[in-house]
This record gives sequence, C-alpha cells and structure tokens, in this order.
Amino acid sequence: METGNCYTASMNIPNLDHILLQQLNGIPQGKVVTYGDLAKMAGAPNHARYVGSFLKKLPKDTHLPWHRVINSQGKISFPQDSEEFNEQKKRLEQDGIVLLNGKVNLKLYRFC
DNA sequence: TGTATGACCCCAA
DNA sequence: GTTGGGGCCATAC
Repeated sequence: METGNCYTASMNIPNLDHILLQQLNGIPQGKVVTYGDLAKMAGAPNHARYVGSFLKKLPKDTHLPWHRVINSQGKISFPQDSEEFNEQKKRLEQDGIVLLNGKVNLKLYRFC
C-alpha cells in the first residue's frame, strides 16, 4: 500500500506497534522524524513516549532505521557520553545528516 | 489497584 | 535559542 504518511487520526489503535514498524520502515534515507511525529503518523498524537518504549524494546541488531527518530528539539535522546549516542550520530552521518552542536536541523531533514 | 519510571512533548520564562 | 516545570500514555513492580 502507498504509505499513509502524514496521516492523523484520533481513533483507537489495535496494534500500534505494527503501525509504528511500518511508519519507521517508511522513513527514507536522509530524513528524520520526531517521536511525536511518528506517533502522530501512526494515529496516536500523544503517544510520543510510547514510541520511545517501543524503540527500546527493539533488538540491538535490528535493521530498522531507529536512528532516524529524534526528539522535537532535534537532539538525540541519549547522553553524549553514551554509546548509543555515538552509534546514532554515526548512522545519521551515514545517511548524510549532519549534526551541528549535537543537534539536527529539522527544517532540512524533517520528514513530512 | 496504586506508585514509579521512561530513547517524550508543549509552553512559558 | 536554551532551560525548567507540568502533562501525556503505557509498562513494570
């Protein structure tokens, strides 16, 4: 199906995890989205925090572009002294996304 | 059933 | 542009 990106809905979500997976897979290389955006795309405007829990549940060796998900401030939700931070930063740079002062320019790289 | 925690968001100062 | 406080939902104990 043609990815229902940028779709907002306020209805009950039967399998939010499944939808989040689809939306996550639908993020093209070189683009990023915020937790709230991903949740909104899945039809759950206020489930931004759930997205974080969802990503945390993902296996470490997953091939999903979890690194393209950042907070609304354009920053990585990990402490700079964390391994995850460097890993995500490295992956973003691989996608052609440049981090300025540890922040991503959402104006340029924000999907949707 | 109630409390505490989390890869968060929005708004105001 | 940055920081802090309050609020949102779901999971774990």
